[in-house]
Amino acid sequence: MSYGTMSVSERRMLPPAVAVSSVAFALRPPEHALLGPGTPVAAGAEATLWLPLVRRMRPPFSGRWALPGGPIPWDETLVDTALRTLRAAVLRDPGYLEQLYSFGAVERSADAQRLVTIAYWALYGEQDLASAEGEGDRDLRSEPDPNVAWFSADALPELAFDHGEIVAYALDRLRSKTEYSTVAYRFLGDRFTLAQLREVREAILGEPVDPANFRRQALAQGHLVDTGERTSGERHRPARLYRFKGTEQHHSARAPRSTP
Amino acid sequence: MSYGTMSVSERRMLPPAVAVSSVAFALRPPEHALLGPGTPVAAGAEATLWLPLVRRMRPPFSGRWALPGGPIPWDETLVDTALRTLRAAVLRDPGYLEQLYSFGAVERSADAQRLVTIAYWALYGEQDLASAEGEGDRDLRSEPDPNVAWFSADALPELAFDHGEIVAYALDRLRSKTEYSTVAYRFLGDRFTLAQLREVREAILGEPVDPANFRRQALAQGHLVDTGERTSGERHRPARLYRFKGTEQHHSARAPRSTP
DNA sequence: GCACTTATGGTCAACATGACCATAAGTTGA
DNA sequence: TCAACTTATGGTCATGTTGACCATAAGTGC
Repeated sequence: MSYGTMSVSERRMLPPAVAVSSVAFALRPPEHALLGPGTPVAAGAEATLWLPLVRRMRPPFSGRWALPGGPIPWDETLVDTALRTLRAAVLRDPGYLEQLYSFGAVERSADAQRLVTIAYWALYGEQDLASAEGEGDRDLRSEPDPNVAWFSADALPELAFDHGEIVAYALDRLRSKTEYSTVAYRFLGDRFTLAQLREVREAILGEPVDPANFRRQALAQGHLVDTGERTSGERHRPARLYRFKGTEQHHSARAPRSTP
Repeated sequence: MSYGTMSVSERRMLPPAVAVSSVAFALRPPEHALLGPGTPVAAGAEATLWLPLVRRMRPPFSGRWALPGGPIPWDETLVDTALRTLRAAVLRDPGYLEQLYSFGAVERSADAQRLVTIAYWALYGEQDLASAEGEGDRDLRSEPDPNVAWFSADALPELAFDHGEIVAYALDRLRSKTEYSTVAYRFLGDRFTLAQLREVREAILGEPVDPANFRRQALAQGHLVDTGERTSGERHRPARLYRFKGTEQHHSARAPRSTP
Protein backbone atom coordinates (compact mmCIF):
# COMPACT_ATOMS: atom_id res chain seq x y z
CA MET A 1 0.00 0.00 0.00
CA SER A 2 1.34 3.42 -0.90
CA TYR A 3 0.21 6.81 0.30
CA GLY A 4 0.97 8.40 -3.05
CA THR A 5 1.00 12.16 -3.01
CA MET A 6 -0.38 12.42 0.53
CA SER A 7 1.26 15.23 2.47
CA VAL A 8 3.03 14.73 5.80
CA SER A 9 0.19 16.28 7.74
CA GLU A 10 -2.37 14.18 5.93
CA ARG A 11 -0.36 11.05 6.62
CA ARG A 12 -0.08 11.84 10.29
CA MET A 13 -3.84 12.13 10.69
CA LEU A 14 -4.57 8.65 9.39
CA PRO A 15 -5.82 6.13 11.94
CA PRO A 16 -2.87 4.46 13.70
CA ALA A 17 -1.36 1.40 12.05
CA VAL A 18 -0.46 -1.67 14.12
CA ALA A 19 2.78 -3.62 14.03
CA VAL A 20 4.59 -6.22 16.07
CA SER A 21 8.25 -5.98 17.15
CA SER A 22 10.26 -8.50 19.12
CA VAL A 23 13.18 -8.38 21.50
CA ALA A 24 14.89 -11.75 21.06
CA PHE A 25 17.53 -12.73 23.56
CA ALA A 26 20.33 -15.21 23.15
CA LEU A 27 23.15 -15.97 25.54
CA ARG A 28 26.73 -16.22 24.43
CA PRO A 29 30.18 -16.19 25.95
CA PRO A 30 32.20 -13.05 25.14
CA GLU A 31 35.19 -14.95 23.77
CA HIS A 32 33.09 -16.12 20.91
CA ALA A 33 31.80 -12.70 20.07
CA LEU A 34 32.97 -12.99 16.50
CA LEU A 35 31.39 -16.36 15.98
CA GLY A 36 27.84 -15.37 16.73
CA PRO A 37 25.48 -17.11 19.07
CA GLY A 38 24.85 -20.76 18.50
CA THR A 39 28.09 -21.56 20.22
CA PRO A 40 27.28 -23.51 23.38
CA VAL A 41 27.79 -21.58 26.58
CA ALA A 42 31.14 -22.77 27.82
CA ALA A 43 31.29 -23.51 31.51
CA GLY A 44 33.29 -20.89 33.34
CA ALA A 45 32.87 -18.25 30.67
CA GLU A 46 30.97 -15.12 31.54
CA ALA A 47 28.03 -15.28 29.21
CA THR A 48 26.20 -12.14 28.13
CA LEU A 49 22.89 -11.34 26.46
CA TRP A 50 22.72 -10.59 22.76
CA LEU A 51 19.88 -9.67 20.49
CA PRO A 52 19.28 -9.45 16.75
CA LEU A 53 18.58 -6.14 15.04
CA VAL A 54 17.54 -5.30 11.51
CA ARG A 55 18.67 -2.26 9.56
CA ARG A 56 15.73 -0.19 8.34
CA MET A 57 15.72 0.41 4.62
CA ARG A 58 12.93 2.98 4.44
CA PRO A 59 11.64 6.00 6.33
CA PRO A 60 11.04 6.73 9.07
CA PHE A 61 14.45 6.15 10.67
CA SER A 62 15.90 4.85 7.42
CA GLY A 63 19.38 3.39 8.00
CA ARG A 64 18.92 2.95 11.76
CA TRP A 65 18.94 -0.42 13.49
CA ALA A 66 15.54 -1.61 14.71
CA LEU A 67 13.89 -4.61 16.34
CA PRO A 68 12.74 -7.35 13.98
CA GLY A 69 9.06 -6.93 13.24
CA GLY A 70 6.53 -5.57 10.84
CA PRO A 71 2.90 -4.77 10.18
CA ILE A 72 0.21 -7.30 11.01
CA PRO A 73 -1.43 -8.85 7.95
CA TRP A 74 -5.23 -8.95 8.18
CA ASP A 75 -5.30 -12.72 8.61
CA GLU A 76 -2.29 -13.35 10.84
CA THR A 77 -2.22 -13.77 14.60
CA LEU A 78 -0.05 -11.39 16.61
CA VAL A 79 2.15 -14.29 17.71
CA ASP A 80 2.45 -15.50 14.14
CA THR A 81 3.55 -12.09 12.95
CA ALA A 82 6.19 -12.08 15.67
CA LEU A 83 7.34 -15.57 14.71
CA ARG A 84 7.40 -14.88 11.00
CA THR A 85 9.40 -11.67 11.32
CA LEU A 86 11.80 -13.29 13.79
CA ARG A 87 12.25 -16.21 11.44
CA ALA A 88 13.01 -13.82 8.62
CA ALA A 89 15.77 -12.15 10.65
CA VAL A 90 17.24 -15.03 12.64
CA LEU A 91 16.39 -17.91 10.28
CA ARG A 92 15.25 -19.89 13.30
CA ASP A 93 12.20 -20.21 15.55
CA PRO A 94 12.68 -19.00 19.11
CA GLY A 95 12.35 -21.40 22.02
CA TYR A 96 10.07 -19.05 23.90
CA LEU A 97 7.84 -16.14 22.98
CA GLU A 98 5.59 -13.95 25.07
CA GLN A 99 3.82 -10.65 24.68
CA LEU A 100 5.59 -7.80 26.45
CA TYR A 101 3.78 -4.48 26.25
CA SER A 102 2.19 -2.17 23.70
CA PHE A 103 3.75 1.14 22.80
CA GLY A 104 1.62 3.84 21.28
CA ALA A 105 3.08 7.27 22.01
CA VAL A 106 1.85 9.77 19.44
CA GLU A 107 5.27 10.90 18.26
CA ARG A 108 7.07 7.58 18.16
CA SER A 109 6.94 7.17 14.39
CA ALA A 110 8.12 10.73 13.71
CA ASP A 111 6.54 12.15 10.57
CA ALA A 112 5.09 8.93 9.25
CA GLN A 113 1.63 7.54 9.91
CA ARG A 114 1.21 6.91 13.62
CA LEU A 115 2.32 3.42 14.58
CA VAL A 116 1.16 1.41 17.56
CA THR A 117 3.57 -1.42 18.26
CA ILE A 118 2.77 -4.55 20.20
CA ALA A 119 6.11 -5.74 21.54
CA TYR A 120 6.98 -9.38 22.17
CA TRP A 121 10.04 -10.83 23.81
CA ALA A 122 11.62 -14.06 22.74
CA LEU A 123 14.36 -16.36 23.77
CA TYR A 124 16.75 -18.37 21.62
CA GLY A 125 18.38 -21.26 23.42
CA GLU A 126 21.45 -23.19 22.41
CA GLN A 127 19.53 -25.77 20.43
CA ASP A 128 17.28 -23.16 18.84
CA LEU A 129 20.31 -21.57 17.18
CA ALA A 130 22.19 -24.72 16.21
CA SER A 131 22.45 -25.23 12.47
CA ALA A 132 19.40 -27.03 11.20
CA GLU A 133 20.30 -30.35 9.64
CA GLY A 134 20.96 -30.36 5.91
CA GLU A 135 21.01 -26.62 5.89
CA GLY A 136 24.67 -26.47 5.11
CA ASP A 137 26.33 -23.12 5.50
CA ARG A 138 23.11 -21.28 6.06
CA ASP A 139 23.81 -21.03 9.75
CA LEU A 140 24.48 -18.07 11.97
CA ARG A 141 28.22 -18.14 11.69
CA SER A 142 27.97 -17.06 8.09
CA GLU A 143 25.04 -14.71 8.29
CA PRO A 144 24.34 -13.82 4.69
CA ASP A 145 22.25 -10.71 5.23
CA PRO A 146 24.35 -7.65 6.12
CA ASN A 147 21.22 -5.89 7.28
CA VAL A 148 20.75 -8.29 10.16
CA ALA A 149 23.21 -8.44 13.04
CA TRP A 150 23.46 -9.49 16.65
CA PHE A 151 24.44 -6.91 19.26
CA SER A 152 25.39 -7.21 22.89
CA ALA A 153 22.52 -5.96 25.02
CA ASP A 154 25.11 -3.89 26.88
CA ALA A 155 26.25 -2.00 23.82
CA LEU A 156 23.39 -1.28 21.48
CA PRO A 157 23.56 1.37 18.78
CA GLU A 158 20.95 4.11 18.71
CA LEU A 159 17.73 2.41 17.65
CA ALA A 160 14.80 3.48 15.49
CA PHE A 161 11.51 4.56 17.04
CA ASP A 162 11.44 4.02 20.80
CA HIS A 163 12.98 0.59 20.38
CA GLY A 164 15.65 1.39 22.94
CA GLU A 165 12.95 1.78 25.53
CA ILE A 166 11.35 -1.48 24.45
CA VAL A 167 14.65 -3.32 24.87
CA ALA A 168 15.08 -1.87 28.36
CA TYR A 169 11.61 -3.03 29.28
CA ALA A 170 12.25 -6.50 27.88
CA LEU A 171 15.46 -6.79 29.89
CA ASP A 172 13.50 -5.85 32.96
CA ARG A 173 10.91 -8.48 32.26
CA LEU A 174 13.52 -11.12 31.57
CA ARG A 175 15.29 -10.38 34.84
CA SER A 176 12.19 -10.33 36.98
CA LYS A 177 10.87 -13.44 35.30
CA THR A 178 14.03 -15.46 35.93
CA GLU A 179 13.47 -14.88 39.62
CA TYR A 180 10.16 -16.66 39.89
CA SER A 181 9.69 -18.70 36.73
CA THR A 182 11.52 -21.27 34.72
CA VAL A 183 12.38 -19.22 31.62
CA ALA A 184 16.09 -19.51 32.25
CA TYR A 185 15.96 -23.22 31.45
CA ARG A 186 15.15 -22.38 27.86
CA PHE A 187 18.60 -20.92 27.23
CA LEU A 188 20.08 -24.35 27.72
CA GLY A 189 19.84 -27.58 25.78
CA ASP A 190 18.16 -30.84 26.76
CA ARG A 191 20.62 -31.76 29.44
CA PHE A 192 22.60 -29.38 31.58
CA THR A 193 24.48 -29.13 34.84
CA LEU A 194 23.37 -26.99 37.75
CA ALA A 195 26.48 -24.90 37.20
CA GLN A 196 25.35 -24.07 33.67
CA LEU A 197 21.90 -23.14 34.90
CA ARG A 198 23.45 -20.98 37.57
CA GLU A 199 25.66 -19.24 35.01
CA VAL A 200 22.59 -18.41 32.95
CA ARG A 201 21.02 -16.85 35.99
CA GLU A 202 24.19 -14.92 36.76
CA ALA A 203 24.41 -13.64 33.20
CA ILE A 204 20.82 -12.42 33.26
CA LEU A 205 20.89 -10.89 36.71
CA GLY A 206 24.42 -9.63 36.33
CA GLU A 207 25.53 -10.75 39.76
CA PRO A 208 27.14 -13.86 41.26
CA VAL A 209 24.92 -16.51 42.83
CA ASP A 210 26.06 -18.85 45.59
CA PRO A 211 26.40 -22.33 44.04
CA ALA A 212 25.27 -24.27 47.12
CA ASN A 213 22.23 -22.12 47.81
CA PHE A 214 21.27 -22.07 44.16
CA ARG A 215 21.41 -25.84 44.05
CA ARG A 216 19.20 -26.16 47.09
CA GLN A 217 16.55 -23.88 45.65
CA ALA A 218 16.68 -25.17 42.09
CA LEU A 219 16.18 -28.75 43.22
CA ALA A 220 13.44 -27.77 45.67
CA GLN A 221 11.39 -26.34 42.81
CA GLY A 222 10.81 -29.83 41.54
CA HIS A 223 11.24 -28.87 37.90
CA LEU A 224 14.49 -30.75 37.42
CA VAL A 225 15.00 -34.43 36.71
CA ASP A 226 18.33 -36.11 37.34
CA THR A 227 19.19 -37.95 34.13
CA GLY A 228 21.69 -40.17 35.94
CA GLU A 229 24.39 -39.04 33.52
CA ARG A 230 27.46 -37.02 34.45
CA THR A 231 29.89 -34.74 32.76
CA SER A 232 33.47 -35.84 32.26
CA GLY A 233 36.74 -34.59 30.82
CA GLU A 234 36.82 -31.47 32.94
CA ARG A 235 39.61 -30.86 35.42
CA HIS A 236 37.36 -31.34 38.44
CA ARG A 237 34.64 -33.47 39.97
CA PRO A 238 32.01 -34.42 37.36
CA ALA A 239 28.58 -32.82 37.63
CA ARG A 240 25.19 -34.48 37.32
CA LEU A 241 23.23 -33.73 34.19
CA TYR A 242 19.65 -32.65 34.69
CA ARG A 243 16.69 -32.37 32.40
CA PHE A 244 13.87 -29.87 32.64
CA LYS A 245 10.57 -31.45 33.57
CA GLY A 246 8.94 -29.19 30.99
CA THR A 247 5.19 -29.03 30.71
CA GLU A 248 5.00 -25.36 29.79
CA GLN A 249 4.28 -24.56 26.17
CA HIS A 250 6.73 -22.46 24.25
CA HIS A 251 4.50 -19.92 22.59
CA SER A 252 1.52 -18.49 24.39
CA ALA A 253 -1.01 -17.34 21.84
CA ARG A 254 -3.46 -16.63 24.62
CA ALA A 255 -2.86 -14.15 27.37
CA PRO A 256 -0.86 -15.95 30.06
CA ARG A 257 -2.50 -16.20 33.44
CA SER A 258 -1.30 -13.34 35.63
CA THR A 259 2.17 -12.05 35.01
CA PRO A 260 2.95 -9.99 38.10
CA MET B 1 -15.32 7.13 8.54
CA SER B 2 -17.68 4.83 6.67
CA TYR B 3 -16.88 1.83 4.55
CA GLY B 4 -19.75 2.56 2.18
CA THR B 5 -20.60 -0.29 -0.11
CA MET B 6 -17.59 -2.36 0.83
CA SER B 7 -18.46 -6.05 1.05
CA VAL B 8 -17.89 -8.16 4.16
CA SER B 9 -14.89 -9.91 2.64
CA GLU B 10 -13.38 -6.63 1.52
CA ARG B 11 -13.89 -5.17 5.00
CA ARG B 12 -12.18 -8.12 6.63
CA MET B 13 -9.07 -7.72 4.52
CA LEU B 14 -8.42 -4.14 5.57
CA PRO B 15 -5.41 -3.58 7.83
CA PRO B 16 -6.38 -4.11 11.50
CA ALA B 17 -7.81 -1.14 13.38
CA VAL B 18 -6.65 -0.36 16.93
CA ALA B 19 -8.82 0.39 19.93
CA VAL B 20 -8.51 0.63 23.69
CA SER B 21 -10.86 -1.06 26.18
CA SER B 22 -10.76 -0.89 29.96
CA VAL B 23 -11.76 -3.13 32.81
CA ALA B 24 -12.59 -0.75 35.66
CA PHE B 25 -13.05 -2.20 39.11
CA ALA B 26 -14.96 -0.73 42.02
CA LEU B 27 -15.69 -2.31 45.39
CA ARG B 28 -19.11 -2.25 46.95
CA PRO B 29 -20.99 -4.06 49.70
CA PRO B 30 -23.75 -6.38 48.46
CA GLU B 31 -26.47 -4.79 50.60
CA HIS B 32 -26.13 -1.65 48.60
CA ALA B 33 -26.36 -3.38 45.28
CA LEU B 34 -29.26 -1.21 44.21
CA LEU B 35 -27.54 2.00 45.15
CA GLY B 36 -24.55 1.63 42.89
CA PRO B 37 -20.97 2.01 43.88
CA GLY B 38 -19.92 5.20 45.47
CA THR B 39 -21.33 4.03 48.74
CA PRO B 40 -18.43 3.70 51.18
CA VAL B 41 -17.49 0.15 52.01
CA ALA B 42 -19.19 -0.50 55.33
CA ALA B 43 -17.06 -2.31 57.86
CA GLY B 44 -18.21 -5.86 58.34
CA ALA B 45 -19.99 -6.07 55.02
CA GLU B 46 -18.68 -8.51 52.47
CA ALA B 47 -17.61 -6.25 49.65
CA THR B 48 -17.51 -7.49 46.08
CA LEU B 49 -16.01 -6.28 42.82
CA TRP B 50 -18.13 -4.47 40.26
CA LEU B 51 -17.36 -3.08 36.86
CA PRO B 52 -19.03 -0.77 34.36
CA LEU B 53 -20.19 -1.99 30.97
CA VAL B 54 -21.55 -0.17 27.96
CA ARG B 55 -24.23 -1.48 25.65
CA ARG B 56 -23.07 -1.57 22.04
CA MET B 57 -25.29 0.31 19.65
CA ARG B 58 -23.77 -0.84 16.37
CA PRO B 59 -22.38 -3.96 14.75
CA PRO B 60 -20.55 -6.08 15.42
CA PHE B 61 -22.22 -7.45 18.57
CA SER B 62 -24.90 -4.77 18.48
CA GLY B 63 -26.98 -4.88 21.67
CA ARG B 64 -24.39 -6.78 23.68
CA TRP B 65 -22.67 -5.34 26.75
CA ALA B 66 -19.02 -4.44 26.25
CA LEU B 67 -16.11 -2.86 28.06
CA PRO B 68 -15.88 0.93 27.86
CA GLY B 69 -13.48 1.92 25.13
CA GLY B 70 -13.15 2.98 21.56
CA PRO B 71 -10.82 3.63 18.66
CA ILE B 72 -7.62 5.61 19.17
CA PRO B 73 -7.69 9.08 17.57
CA TRP B 74 -4.54 9.86 15.62
CA ASP B 75 -3.37 12.43 18.16
CA GLU B 76 -4.36 10.82 21.45
CA THR B 77 -2.19 8.75 23.78
CA LEU B 78 -3.32 5.23 24.60
CA VAL B 79 -3.78 6.19 28.25
CA ASP B 80 -5.76 9.25 27.25
CA THR B 81 -8.09 7.21 25.11
CA ALA B 82 -8.63 4.88 28.05
CA LEU B 83 -9.30 7.82 30.37
CA ARG B 84 -11.60 9.62 27.96
CA THR B 85 -13.75 6.57 27.28
CA LEU B 86 -13.88 5.70 30.97
CA ARG B 87 -14.88 9.23 31.80
CA ALA B 88 -17.64 9.04 29.21
CA ALA B 89 -19.07 5.90 30.81
CA VAL B 90 -18.45 6.46 34.52
CA LEU B 91 -18.45 10.29 34.60
CA ARG B 92 -15.35 10.09 36.79
CA ASP B 93 -11.62 9.63 36.49
CA PRO B 94 -10.27 6.39 37.91
CA GLY B 95 -7.81 6.41 40.80
CA TYR B 96 -5.49 4.01 39.04
CA LEU B 97 -4.90 2.94 35.45
CA GLU B 98 -2.45 0.50 33.94
CA GLN B 99 -2.01 -1.29 30.66
CA LEU B 100 -3.08 -4.93 30.82
CA TYR B 101 -2.54 -6.85 27.59
CA SER B 102 -3.24 -6.61 23.89
CA PHE B 103 -5.75 -8.86 22.20
CA GLY B 104 -5.54 -9.42 18.48
CA ALA B 105 -7.06 -12.77 17.55
CA VAL B 106 -8.09 -12.72 13.91
CA GLU B 107 -11.74 -13.62 14.49
CA ARG B 108 -12.45 -11.51 17.54
CA SER B 109 -14.39 -8.81 15.71
CA ALA B 110 -16.53 -11.31 13.77
CA ASP B 111 -17.37 -10.05 10.30
CA ALA B 112 -16.22 -6.50 10.79
CA GLN B 113 -12.78 -5.07 10.06
CA ARG B 114 -10.22 -6.81 12.22
CA LEU B 115 -9.76 -5.07 15.55
CA VAL B 116 -6.70 -5.18 17.76
CA THR B 117 -7.57 -4.06 21.28
CA ILE B 118 -5.12 -2.78 23.83
CA ALA B 119 -6.74 -3.51 27.18
CA TYR B 120 -6.23 -1.39 30.29
CA TRP B 121 -7.40 -2.03 33.81
CA ALA B 122 -8.51 0.67 36.17
CA LEU B 123 -9.57 1.10 39.72
CA TYR B 124 -12.22 3.39 41.17
CA GLY B 125 -11.84 4.04 44.88
CA GLU B 126 -14.40 5.44 47.26
CA GLN B 127 -13.40 9.02 46.72
CA ASP B 128 -13.11 8.59 42.98
CA LEU B 129 -16.81 7.74 42.80
CA ALA B 130 -18.10 10.28 45.32
CA SER B 131 -20.33 12.93 43.74
CA ALA B 132 -18.22 15.76 42.42
CA GLU B 133 -18.98 19.00 44.17
CA GLY B 134 -21.65 21.14 42.57
CA GLU B 135 -22.55 18.35 40.25
CA GLY B 136 -25.91 17.86 41.87
CA ASP B 137 -27.77 14.70 40.94
CA ARG B 138 -25.35 13.75 38.24
CA ASP B 139 -23.90 11.07 40.44
CA LEU B 140 -23.87 7.33 40.11
CA ARG B 141 -27.00 6.67 42.11
CA SER B 142 -29.08 8.23 39.39
CA GLU B 143 -27.17 7.07 36.36
CA PRO B 144 -28.83 8.86 33.49
CA ASP B 145 -27.59 6.69 30.65
CA PRO B 146 -29.45 3.38 30.39
CA ASN B 147 -26.72 2.07 28.13
CA VAL B 148 -24.17 2.16 30.92
CA ALA B 149 -24.49 -0.10 33.96
CA TRP B 150 -22.40 -1.64 36.72
CA PHE B 151 -22.30 -5.42 37.03
CA SER B 152 -20.93 -7.69 39.70
CA ALA B 153 -17.73 -9.29 38.44
CA ASP B 154 -19.22 -12.60 39.60
CA ALA B 155 -22.30 -12.36 37.41
CA LEU B 156 -21.51 -10.76 34.09
CA PRO B 157 -23.77 -11.07 31.07
CA GLU B 158 -22.37 -12.46 27.84
CA LEU B 159 -20.02 -9.80 26.52
CA ALA B 160 -19.17 -8.57 23.05
CA PHE B 161 -15.93 -9.59 21.34
CA ASP B 162 -13.62 -11.52 23.67
CA HIS B 163 -14.29 -9.06 26.47
CA GLY B 164 -15.16 -11.88 28.85
CA GLU B 165 -11.66 -13.18 28.47
CA ILE B 166 -10.25 -9.69 29.03
CA VAL B 167 -12.18 -9.35 32.28
CA ALA B 168 -10.89 -12.72 33.48
CA TYR B 169 -7.36 -11.62 32.74
CA ALA B 170 -7.86 -8.32 34.53
CA LEU B 171 -9.21 -10.10 37.61
CA ASP B 172 -6.14 -12.27 37.56
CA ARG B 173 -3.87 -9.28 37.38
CA LEU B 174 -5.73 -7.48 40.14
CA ARG B 175 -5.46 -10.50 42.43
CA SER B 176 -1.81 -11.17 41.79
CA LYS B 177 -0.98 -7.51 42.12
CA THR B 178 -2.67 -7.14 45.51
CA GLU B 179 -0.29 -9.77 46.80
CA TYR B 180 2.89 -7.83 46.20
CA SER B 181 1.96 -4.23 45.52
CA THR B 182 -0.05 -1.50 47.10
CA VAL B 183 -2.94 -1.26 44.62
CA ALA B 184 -5.48 -2.30 47.23
CA TYR B 185 -4.96 0.99 49.06
CA ARG B 186 -6.55 2.81 46.14
CA PHE B 187 -9.95 1.34 46.82
CA LEU B 188 -10.09 3.25 50.08
CA GLY B 189 -10.23 6.92 50.94
CA ASP B 190 -7.61 9.11 52.56
CA ARG B 191 -7.86 7.53 55.96
CA PHE B 192 -8.80 3.97 56.74
CA THR B 193 -8.52 1.29 59.39
CA LEU B 194 -6.50 -1.87 59.00
CA ALA B 195 -9.78 -3.78 59.12
CA GLN B 196 -11.02 -1.93 56.06
CA LEU B 197 -7.79 -2.60 54.22
CA ARG B 198 -8.04 -6.24 55.17
CA GLU B 199 -11.60 -6.43 53.91
CA VAL B 200 -10.50 -5.04 50.57
CA ARG B 201 -7.91 -7.74 50.35
CA GLU B 202 -10.44 -10.39 51.31
CA ALA B 203 -12.89 -9.16 48.71
CA ILE B 204 -10.29 -9.26 45.96
CA LEU B 205 -8.74 -12.58 46.90
CA GLY B 206 -12.06 -14.10 47.87
CA GLU B 207 -10.78 -15.69 51.05
CA PRO B 208 -10.53 -14.71 54.72
CA VAL B 209 -7.29 -13.21 56.00
CA ASP B 210 -6.14 -13.45 59.61
CA PRO B 211 -6.47 -9.98 61.18
CA ALA B 212 -3.43 -10.21 63.42
CA ASN B 213 -1.10 -11.57 60.76
CA PHE B 214 -2.38 -9.09 58.22
CA ARG B 215 -1.71 -6.25 60.60
CA ARG B 216 1.83 -7.42 61.20
CA GLN B 217 2.61 -7.59 57.51
CA ALA B 218 0.81 -4.43 56.47
CA LEU B 219 2.67 -2.37 59.06
CA ALA B 220 6.00 -4.00 58.22
CA GLN B 221 5.72 -2.81 54.63
CA GLY B 222 6.25 0.73 55.81
CA HIS B 223 3.67 2.20 53.48
CA LEU B 224 1.24 3.14 56.23
CA VAL B 225 1.28 6.20 58.45
CA ASP B 226 -0.64 6.30 61.72
CA THR B 227 -2.70 9.49 61.63
CA GLY B 228 -3.20 9.42 65.41
CA GLU B 229 -6.96 9.49 64.88
CA ARG B 230 -9.35 6.71 65.84
CA THR B 231 -12.75 5.50 64.83
CA SER B 232 -15.66 5.81 67.25
CA GLY B 233 -19.35 5.04 67.49
CA GLU B 234 -18.94 1.38 66.69
CA ARG B 235 -19.95 -1.32 69.16
CA HIS B 236 -16.37 -2.27 69.90
CA ARG B 237 -12.86 -1.04 70.56
CA PRO B 238 -11.97 1.89 68.29
CA ALA B 239 -9.42 1.34 65.53
CA ARG B 240 -6.52 3.53 64.51
CA LEU B 241 -6.85 5.40 61.25
CA TYR B 242 -3.96 5.09 58.83
CA ARG B 243 -2.94 7.01 55.77
CA PHE B 244 -1.12 5.64 52.74
CA LYS B 245 2.40 6.98 52.36
CA GLY B 246 1.73 7.27 48.66
CA THR B 247 4.50 8.18 46.30
CA GLU B 248 3.32 6.10 43.37
CA GLN B 249 1.71 7.93 40.50
CA HIS B 250 -1.82 7.04 39.50
CA HIS B 251 -1.57 6.75 35.76
CA SER B 252 1.45 5.24 34.13
CA ALA B 253 1.76 6.56 30.61
CA ARG B 254 5.10 4.85 30.23
CA ALA B 255 5.60 1.15 30.50
CA PRO B 256 5.95 0.35 34.20
CA ARG B 257 9.21 -1.23 35.25
CA SER B 258 8.83 -5.01 35.33
CA THR B 259 5.41 -6.38 36.09
CA PRO B 260 5.97 -10.03 37.03
C1' DG C 1 50.04 -40.41 44.48
C1' DC C 2 49.35 -35.33 44.91
C1' DA C 3 47.66 -30.86 43.85
C1' DC C 4 43.81 -28.47 42.00
C1' DT C 5 39.19 -27.31 41.00
C1' DT C 6 34.44 -27.44 41.00
C1' DA C 7 30.35 -30.38 42.70
C1' DT C 8 27.69 -31.39 46.36
C1' DG C 9 26.11 -31.85 51.13
C1' DG C 10 25.49 -29.58 55.57
C1' DT C 11 25.21 -26.13 59.41
C1' DC C 12 23.56 -21.95 61.52
C1' DA C 13 21.52 -17.58 62.50
C1' DA C 14 18.14 -14.23 60.83
C1' DC C 15 13.83 -13.65 59.09
C1' DA C 16 9.11 -14.52 57.38
C1' DT C 17 4.68 -17.03 57.80
C1' DG C 18 0.53 -19.13 59.52
C1' DA C 19 -2.12 -20.73 63.46
C1' DC C 20 -3.63 -19.16 67.64
C1' DC C 21 -4.12 -17.15 72.28
C1' DA C 22 -4.82 -13.10 75.39
C1' DT C 23 -5.84 -8.61 76.58
C1' DA C 24 -7.63 -3.83 75.44
C1' DA C 25 -11.21 -0.61 74.98
C1' DG C 26 -14.94 1.03 73.15
C1' DT C 27 -20.54 0.39 72.89
C1' DT C 28 -25.03 -1.55 74.46
C1' DG C 29 -28.46 -2.86 77.25
C1' DA C 30 -30.02 -4.55 81.88
C1' DT D 1 -23.38 1.53 87.14
C1' DC D 2 -21.71 -2.33 85.25
C1' DA D 3 -21.40 -6.70 82.81
C1' DA D 4 -21.67 -8.55 78.20
C1' DC D 5 -20.17 -8.22 73.64
C1' DT D 6 -17.35 -7.35 69.78
C1' DT D 7 -13.50 -6.13 67.22
C1' DA D 8 -8.60 -4.10 67.74
C1' DT D 9 -4.20 -5.01 68.85
C1' DG D 10 -0.17 -7.30 70.87
C1' DG D 11 2.20 -11.67 71.51
C1' DT D 12 3.82 -16.58 71.24
C1' DC D 13 5.40 -20.62 68.84
C1' DA D 14 6.48 -24.06 65.50
C1' DT D 15 7.69 -24.29 60.70
C1' DG D 16 9.82 -22.89 56.49
C1' DT D 17 12.99 -20.00 53.76
C1' DT D 18 17.21 -17.42 52.86
C1' DG D 19 21.92 -16.10 52.79
C1' DA D 20 26.56 -16.82 54.49
C1' DC D 21 29.75 -20.19 54.87
C1' DC D 22 32.29 -24.53 55.89
C1' DA D 23 33.63 -29.38 54.62
C1' DT D 24 34.09 -33.22 51.88
C1' DA D 25 33.79 -35.62 47.25
C1' DA D 26 35.63 -36.96 42.99
C1' DG D 27 37.15 -36.14 38.86
C1' DT D 28 41.66 -34.31 35.90
C1' DG D 29 46.63 -33.12 35.09
C1' DC D 30 51.16 -33.69 36.63
